[in-house]
Amino acid sequence: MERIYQETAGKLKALSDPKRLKIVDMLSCGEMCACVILESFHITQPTLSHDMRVLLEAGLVRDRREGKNTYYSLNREALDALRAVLGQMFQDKPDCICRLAEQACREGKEGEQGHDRST
Amino acid sequence: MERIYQETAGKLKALSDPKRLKIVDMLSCGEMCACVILESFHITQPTLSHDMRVLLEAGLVRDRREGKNTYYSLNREALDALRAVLGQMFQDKPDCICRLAEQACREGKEGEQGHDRST
DNA sequence: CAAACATATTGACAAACTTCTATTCGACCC
DNA sequence: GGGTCGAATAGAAGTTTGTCAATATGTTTG
Repeated sequence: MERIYQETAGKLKALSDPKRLKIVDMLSCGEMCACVILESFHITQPTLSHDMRVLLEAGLVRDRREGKNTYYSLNREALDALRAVLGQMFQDKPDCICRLAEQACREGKEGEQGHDRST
Repeated sequence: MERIYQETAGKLKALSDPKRLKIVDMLSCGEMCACVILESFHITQPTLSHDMRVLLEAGLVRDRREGKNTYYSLNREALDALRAVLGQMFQDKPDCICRLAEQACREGKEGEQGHDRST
């Protein structure tokens, strides 16, 4: 139940950098060589390599070696799934976590024991 | 042009924490008192206060004082807008930034000058 | 094989983030 | 007014992140 927050937060963290967001945008219409991506930024090659690794480890992009070059592309399923999860979290819904919390709170006011204090 | 990455990344960063993501989920069906939110976590009150401020400053939630209590609620427009921006960035589109980059790259191969090296 | 090239890895350092304790602020109640 | 309660702020410690220079790895080419 809590794992979804952990995983989703991890993916959002990978995207929470203007550079990486722009990279995703650049990849959105097809795969691209690292060297081309690099030319769009004022960063060194190791920095780009690090950023690509962050996106890879979050599962948001894929890589493909071809000779000397590395080509990156979006993992569209993962990105769409991420957006779907966010939609779920932002929207009202009958089994919302908040109702459980409110219920626990009411029970707490009466009995004062056993809240679900999971992180 | 680059500002959208900066702003979007900032909002994603606010959401890139499991706690804050869970808080947004909790608020998704209505406003909630800080004291109730606090009961759902193993954190101190100042920590929650800090997290709520992060969400507030990102423009993702609103606050309302009522006597001693503070009630928080989602800024649904901002959250929906965020999701829409992500949709744009994840999807293919004819005026995609990647095409501009590729074009700049091709021109560079021929003339070797004047790339758009904006961050 | 040696040189050149595209990436990845390592190590270092500063900036930013997370979380806590202690304290302050504001509102309510006797 | 003094005490209490909920929340915000300040300050500090520990952790993580972003970035670079230097170096290593792997691939192609002469």
